[in-house]
Amino acid sequence: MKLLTDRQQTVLAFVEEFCERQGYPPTVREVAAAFGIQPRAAVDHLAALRRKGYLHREPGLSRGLSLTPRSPGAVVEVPVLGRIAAGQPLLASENVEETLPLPRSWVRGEEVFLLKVTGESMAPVILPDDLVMVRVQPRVARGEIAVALIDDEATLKRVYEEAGGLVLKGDNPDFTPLRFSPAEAADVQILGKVVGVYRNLEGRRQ
Amino acid sequence: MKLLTDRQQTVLAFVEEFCERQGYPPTVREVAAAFGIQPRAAVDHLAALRRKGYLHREPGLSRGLSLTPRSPGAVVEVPVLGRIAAGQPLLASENVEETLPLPRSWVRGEEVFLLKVTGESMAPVILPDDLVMVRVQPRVARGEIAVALIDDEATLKRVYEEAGGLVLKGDNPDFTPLRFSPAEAADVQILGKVVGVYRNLEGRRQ
DNA sequence: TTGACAAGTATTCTTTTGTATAGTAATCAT
DNA sequence: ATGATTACTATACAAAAGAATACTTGTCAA
Repeated sequence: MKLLTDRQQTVLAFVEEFCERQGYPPTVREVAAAFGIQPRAAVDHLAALRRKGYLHREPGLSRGLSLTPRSPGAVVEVPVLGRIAAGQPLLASENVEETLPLPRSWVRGEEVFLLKVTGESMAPVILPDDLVMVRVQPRVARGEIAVALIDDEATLKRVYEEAGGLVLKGDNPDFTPLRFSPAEAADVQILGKVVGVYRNLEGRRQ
Repeated sequence: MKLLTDRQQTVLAFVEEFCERQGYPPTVREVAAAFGIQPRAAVDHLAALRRKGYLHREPGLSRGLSLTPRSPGAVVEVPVLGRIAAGQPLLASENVEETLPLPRSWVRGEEVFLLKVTGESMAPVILPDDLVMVRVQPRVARGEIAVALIDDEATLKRVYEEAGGLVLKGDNPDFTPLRFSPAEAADVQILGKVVGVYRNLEGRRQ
């Protein structure tokens, strides 16, 4: 992003504060009035801010400007799934226990959910009580961690699709890999890819 | 807050989604167009939503409506610290690169910050590029992971205070523990305790 | 010294937009 | 059965707001 002049900086600050306080963006005339200048001059400032990438304007629309999302502010409500009821839509309200507001930059993808980890099979990368962020997708690359639905139970495993069938392997050597023949593999449904882990370290024997 | 009718609920959902996507609220006419109804009818809906407390309208102003924040205070802006400049207050703006909105339930404590991990010394629990959440406190229990400031550099280590001095030990066996005599220990400052880890698993060789 | 950019004034024009009037029809509780 | 609320149509109007034209002044870099 290009650098702003002092004047442009104060105009941007005004727009940001206005949005924050009013819940809607200012009009060209409100910007002008705030600085005691003519509407035309305010248009120039907004055009400069747009040109430099700090906001977006919808031509012709009143208050049709939106700030380009800076780091703070934008949160996405991500559903936390408990027991996954197979058969029905994954993100149906029956599955959703609660939602957590997470920064948009952490949420990679359209359909995303959080899952509370129960087993030890992915230790030490993923431990019980961790929250994993899962992006819904029907297939994952070889060796990536996925949420698989086997017999109505969601499990975290690394996925290896091979000629001989499907292998689901945990990182924990205490767990033996699950092998499925091509015929059996139909019973295994990949729900999505694990794209993030959050671990609360407090109140945990470390 | 009073209950909404089905129709009012869908209108509110539209307004919320519009604000989310556009960055500015819709006009009365845009609401009307979205439902194929006349502007007057949209006015009625917005009036109902206002009356029931779901939004605020500024009479006469185009796009002069703002949603009443539904879950107020659900998120806390947590500062992300880059290089830590010793000597000055920890959360001074010089240190803060950006802030991230995190759910309040994750933020345990008053003074909390996030730190991007650089070294491998805490592997495999904490890896480079992880974000750790640190609660500011001058002392930690034996064996807990802390952020220590040694020679103006922030490092993550498990802390063992012993009669013979202070020991800072990483989980990674490739790193030799740092030992400080009681005299030397004065140069080591505990900034806080690591209370959480967030790891983005995407775009990372797993 | 010339052109690009910033930061303005003054005025005008045209859309966009909120709101009003005057109705209709259905539901629901008193 | 009556008023209150919901949910609309159709048309109209005045204010709000964006954008345009035509300028001026100052700074800065090539």
